[in-house]
Amino acid sequence: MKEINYNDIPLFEGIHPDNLNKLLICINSFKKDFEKGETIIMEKDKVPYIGIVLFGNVHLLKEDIWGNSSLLSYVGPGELFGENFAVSVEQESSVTFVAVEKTRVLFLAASKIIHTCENACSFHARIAENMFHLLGQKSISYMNKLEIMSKESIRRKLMAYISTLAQQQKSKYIKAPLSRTQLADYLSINRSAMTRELGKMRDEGIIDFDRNTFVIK
Amino acid sequence: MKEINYNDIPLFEGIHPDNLNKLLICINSFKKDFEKGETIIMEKDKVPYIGIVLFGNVHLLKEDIWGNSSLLSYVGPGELFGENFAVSVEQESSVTFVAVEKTRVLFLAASKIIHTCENACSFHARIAENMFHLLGQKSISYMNKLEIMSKESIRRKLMAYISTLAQQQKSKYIKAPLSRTQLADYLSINRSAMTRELGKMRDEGIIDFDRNTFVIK
DNA sequence: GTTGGTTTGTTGCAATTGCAACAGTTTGAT
DNA sequence: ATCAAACTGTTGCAATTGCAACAAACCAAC
Repeated sequence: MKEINYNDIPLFEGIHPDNLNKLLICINSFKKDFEKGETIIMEKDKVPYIGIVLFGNVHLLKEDIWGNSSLLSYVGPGELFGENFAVSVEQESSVTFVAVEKTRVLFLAASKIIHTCENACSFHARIAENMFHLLGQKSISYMNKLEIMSKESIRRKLMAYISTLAQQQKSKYIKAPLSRTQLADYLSINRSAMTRELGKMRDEGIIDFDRNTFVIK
Repeated sequence: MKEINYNDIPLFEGIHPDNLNKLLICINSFKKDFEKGETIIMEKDKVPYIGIVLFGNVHLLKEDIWGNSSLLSYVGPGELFGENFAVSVEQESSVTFVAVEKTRVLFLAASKIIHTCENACSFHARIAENMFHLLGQKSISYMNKLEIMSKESIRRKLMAYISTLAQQQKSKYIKAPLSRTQLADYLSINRSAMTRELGKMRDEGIIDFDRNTFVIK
């Protein structure tokens, strides 16, 4: 597995590669590897660090008292996770973060980002600004999922989800980053009912799909 | 209607009242009143300003192409709205903000908060820090709603929602800030099915309620 | 290649939920 | 005080969805 190029990490946008090493030391960063299925952060854990996925994938899970676990969100290379807990006053996680495959994470001390640096390094202001942007975007992406989840039927949830993917990816061929089981989990719908509905939608000529690739017609 | 005390606005926490006036001018703030039902920000509008509710209430609505409108979130006195759009790079709103009653809003220029002040006023750092906290919290509150929405039945959605309220309010008597119709809208469930389920839950002795006040037993 | 475990597709049946229509209640404006 | 409009509760019926159980396909490890 290969790490994402640091220039392609949105949090570091606008920061010259030459300064990046200095910055990474300044904000107490460190890397850690996780095996497939390993828990990165447990519910109730304190989260003083922001995580950036360098390679692999992370799922945010929430388990309720009846043992039903649901997939709230997923995070891929270059993206942040745990930021919202790390920048809050109460830094206790309300969800569990799990590596769904072999994953490498870069951790950064949140306090070093939200408080202005003692040395007042110039790139510090830039990373704080980037952080604002990303926090806003993360909120918006949750609103987006709320919109999907508020659809009244399985069909409309699927359409809303696939449409969102289509917007992100440019191609006519939309590749879902989740397996069927995971997708059902993500949309909080019954897996077999979902398969049934997907079949109907294909029969009616609304969509087509092969494995994890979808096409809207 | 009376405005919330500025000392009770989380964004201004830790800022001495004497400095507040100076700050409010520095960050280009202005007030605006809205009548009941009036739209504050429309979908697709640019959102360069962060809104703070001084009195009244604001609902975040999302309408889809079939005309189904759903209530994503609500914002009361002292709370922010539009921050996530305002601090993002692309500042276009994806939802509509509506005053549900007579409402006064204090608007602040987001750019003045996320960029460090030219005058480098000391309280500027503090408001930026507060902003980080609040952005994190907002994200967490959306995750919270996602958790509620991912429940598989009306009953569990209601229980999850009422439990959330119970955590916020300390009292045994939980007052819902939404009417029945609004609540059904907020949880994306059928209103009459919700009423039916609430009745069943009362019959079974799980909860009790009178109008908008609930008690979990 | 073989094997065991996981994922996916299929289908009948039961249960929940949405829908529609209507009656009773509350609210707000004049 | 009166009236209209919006909100809330009720109920029968239809439709969607969840559930369970099983078969088929796929994957990974040896």
